[in-house]
Amino acid sequence: MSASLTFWKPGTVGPGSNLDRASEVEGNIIPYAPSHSLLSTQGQLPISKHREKLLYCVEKYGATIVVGQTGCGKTTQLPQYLLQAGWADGGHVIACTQPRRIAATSVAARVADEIGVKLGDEVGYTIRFEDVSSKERTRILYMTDGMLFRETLVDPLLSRYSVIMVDEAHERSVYTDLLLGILKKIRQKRPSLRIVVSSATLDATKFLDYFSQGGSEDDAVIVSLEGRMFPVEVAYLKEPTPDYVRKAAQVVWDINLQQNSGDILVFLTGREDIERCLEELAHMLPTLPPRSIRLIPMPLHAGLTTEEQLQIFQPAAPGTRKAIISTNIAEIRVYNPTTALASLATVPVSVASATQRAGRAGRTSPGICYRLYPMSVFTTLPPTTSPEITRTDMTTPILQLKSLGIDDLMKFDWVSAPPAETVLRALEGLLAAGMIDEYGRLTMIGEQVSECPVEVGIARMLFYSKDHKCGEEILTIAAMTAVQDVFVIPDGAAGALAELERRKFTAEEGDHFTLLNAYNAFTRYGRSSGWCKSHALSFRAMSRAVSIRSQLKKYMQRFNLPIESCEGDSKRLAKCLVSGYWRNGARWTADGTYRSVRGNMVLSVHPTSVLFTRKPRTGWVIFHEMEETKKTQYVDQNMRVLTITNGAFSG
DNA sequence: ATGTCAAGT
Repeated sequence: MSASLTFWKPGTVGPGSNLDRASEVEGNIIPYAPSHSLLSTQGQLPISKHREKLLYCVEKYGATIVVGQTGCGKTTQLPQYLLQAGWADGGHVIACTQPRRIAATSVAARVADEIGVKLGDEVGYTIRFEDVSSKERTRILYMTDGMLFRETLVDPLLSRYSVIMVDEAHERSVYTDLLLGILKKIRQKRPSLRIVVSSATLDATKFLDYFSQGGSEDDAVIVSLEGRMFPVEVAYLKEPTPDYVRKAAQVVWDINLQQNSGDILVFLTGREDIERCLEELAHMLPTLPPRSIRLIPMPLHAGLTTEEQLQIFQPAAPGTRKAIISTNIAEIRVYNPTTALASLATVPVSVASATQRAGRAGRTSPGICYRLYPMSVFTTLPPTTSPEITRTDMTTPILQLKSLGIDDLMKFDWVSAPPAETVLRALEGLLAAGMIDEYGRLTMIGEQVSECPVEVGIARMLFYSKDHKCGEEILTIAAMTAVQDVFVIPDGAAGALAELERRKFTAEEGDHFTLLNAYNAFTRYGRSSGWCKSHALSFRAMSRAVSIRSQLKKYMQRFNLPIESCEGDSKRLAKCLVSGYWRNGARWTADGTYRSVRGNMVLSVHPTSVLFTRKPRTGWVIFHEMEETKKTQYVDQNMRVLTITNGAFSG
């Protein structure tokens, strides 16, 4: 059924003119997969053929590694098979963890629907701030992996679970890795626990080796489910492109002109590229020939509201075609343990995720994948993306591991170990903060802080608010620092107006006080979204801050920390802030930059900080975080940009 | 005189 693909003949306008085909095909033009198949998990479920094999393996092996494409049905079906096979008998629970909240909730809803039960009864989900499950009735529980990891602090053997399925393990999020490490340990003490590790890529042997190591032959097995259902043709550029965003727009345009049906899904590295790609397409749209399919470009990234994100699932109207311009994780956070500096780096896609993405075009019909680089580049790509645990700050996770009784971190059986320097840096920080003693043992405050779902410094600040009698305000500041993008400042003329609104909250003392003002005003004016809109605030961010604040308040009450107001005494508040940020001090210099107290690094204030246009009265500031940015139009390349607040280093 | 962003508790 395939095709001579006329648009690829030399000399024609379009992707064909500069594309190399990976495979020759014959017949008519291959139709594109409709968008629901690109983005959702509907369609046939090849997993059903493997039902008996899977159940046999879970029964016999401690860890079953399941390899199958996203959408093959493992996430929704396997827990149901386990339920039918009796794994939830005797009050036991089958857990399925996801790296993202949206996945945990949407999958739970679908499975409840399939079984025909009310969500929250036999089938439920648990994510932060939302527990839609029943302690007595829930048999299949979907949850974020971070949530289950946290549960180990309360129940170290996770005794209510009979089977734990760690889904999307190939993504290697920090919590997935930590959870796998803990699960292996739990199995030594509780061999009846069964582990299912689900991976969409072939690097699953890594998990097999991990769970086989140090055990008997019955410890781990791989079950491979059927691969992609329809052929996906892969096309490459003949020459590398100097501007891949523009190229992406051109290819989208050419596909629209030359293909009769189906939607288009594009992966770019970040929000900025998405905006630019949409602009390019907007310029081209008026030149669309009459009677051709109407192209509807749609952005997709985490900065959108949930409603906006859900819109992409709506089928395109007749005569139209969606082009979804989406982010991926090509832009990853890297962390330098020597300088404790995090920055965002654009890295090449890995072979594993490029393969997985191509598979998305073949869910319900044959499809085509256009790679915007030459085939020769593909062979040089790294096989997989490095696990997050190898490139992130580990202070909080290590405190949590300590709390679980895992003291010797060098000997901990990591799936992938964090760099030794990262571990040392974390231990050093915990020691300085008084969370561990010189022997590496948890202190009393360390034990309590390990339970708090905020960064160590922020938690420390909450505990010290008792001494400064300002728990009320510190609670708010702690919650506000945990949400991002509080102020909404658009580009252009609207931005200038928004800037004026923001100034109404601005406090001379710095960003933390400004955030406090914004929060207090938000609650004073009835927590309305309309009020936020007219005051340049994000209603979503503010509402989240309210949730986080009430959660943190419960922790403070549990630890008998008083929630008193400082009654407008900003000095007291500033002193308390320093107790959390005492390691993040910087000194003003005459050229307008700062020098960090630790490391004497050159720092610049981020333009979103209220201190961007101010000189600190005392010459000293504390700051929330420092991060290396891409924009280096500063005096020299070593300049750091940071979010900063004027603290109380007056001394 | 100027602006990083995938995800989680």
